[in-house]
Amino acid sequence: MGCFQALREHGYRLTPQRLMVLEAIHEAQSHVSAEELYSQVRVKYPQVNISTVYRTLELLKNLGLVTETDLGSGVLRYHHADKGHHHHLVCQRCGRMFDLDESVLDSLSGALIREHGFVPDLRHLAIFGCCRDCRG
Amino acid sequence: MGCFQALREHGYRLTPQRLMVLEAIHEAQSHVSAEELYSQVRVKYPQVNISTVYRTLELLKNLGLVTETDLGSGVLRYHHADKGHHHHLVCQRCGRMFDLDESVLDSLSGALIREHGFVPDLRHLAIFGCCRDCRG
DNA sequence: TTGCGTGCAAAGCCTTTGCAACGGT
DNA sequence: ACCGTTGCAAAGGCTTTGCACGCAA
Repeated sequence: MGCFQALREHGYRLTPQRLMVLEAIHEAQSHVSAEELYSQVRVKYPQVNISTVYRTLELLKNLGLVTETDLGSGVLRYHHADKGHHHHLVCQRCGRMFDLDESVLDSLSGALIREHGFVPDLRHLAIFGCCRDCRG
Repeated sequence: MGCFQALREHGYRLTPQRLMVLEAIHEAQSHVSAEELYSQVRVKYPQVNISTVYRTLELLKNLGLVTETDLGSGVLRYHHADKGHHHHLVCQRCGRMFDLDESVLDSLSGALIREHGFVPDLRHLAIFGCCRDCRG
């Protein structure tokens, strides 16, 4: 994984804890919380501390290796940045999350840049609402 | 204000605390946090408690009189619901917030309903990115 | 030896909750 | 008298921070 090199290039060490957090993030198919990553890492590395997970996530976030998203549940969620971005439809009734292709937002993105000079960072976008099933 | 009547209709009392929270929300030009409302109310009503502010906000939210938005700062922000909705561009560099007209998102909204059967609640939308000034 | 990275514990921050007292109706 | 509402204090959940130790460079 290129993440390892990115860490080194910035002068950070590749510790077992960091490797396992990275691994856990890559194995997770969807967005995961710090707590979930902590549980995952602890399976193979029981003495790890949750503050290390937080510190690692902060580091990876600053390096652009993971993205942090607030999906409105009171916890921040993370996923690795190199899978291509996608967005989230969050159903406020059932709580399920649906992925949304990036292209859906292309026209919005263009309009914001053109009309407001604002370059959106749509990696962080979550759209709340009500899904098909819940509308019956 | 029609809010008063809405409260009564649902069997809730119009207490000084509730009136002052409502007043503070209406006086605020932008979105405010519970803490900010608390400070504001305390000017005229020093013995008010912040838990009352939270409870009032919860109540007003459930009645649809105020909307709650998570702008990614770690605190929930509120504004009254009867001013018409607008969205927010939040600059991640300077922290400033820009309002965005509802119409900008009309095509997005349509696409989500058509292609995903998902009815978005765009009152809660905040778009992060980098504003014109910060891009220099 | 210098300082980065860690575990541990504690604090921090925002928000919610239990409880007894107060006050309207 | 009832019950909605409040203040107070405490707990709650998530995240950050201080500190000393250990280990890599």
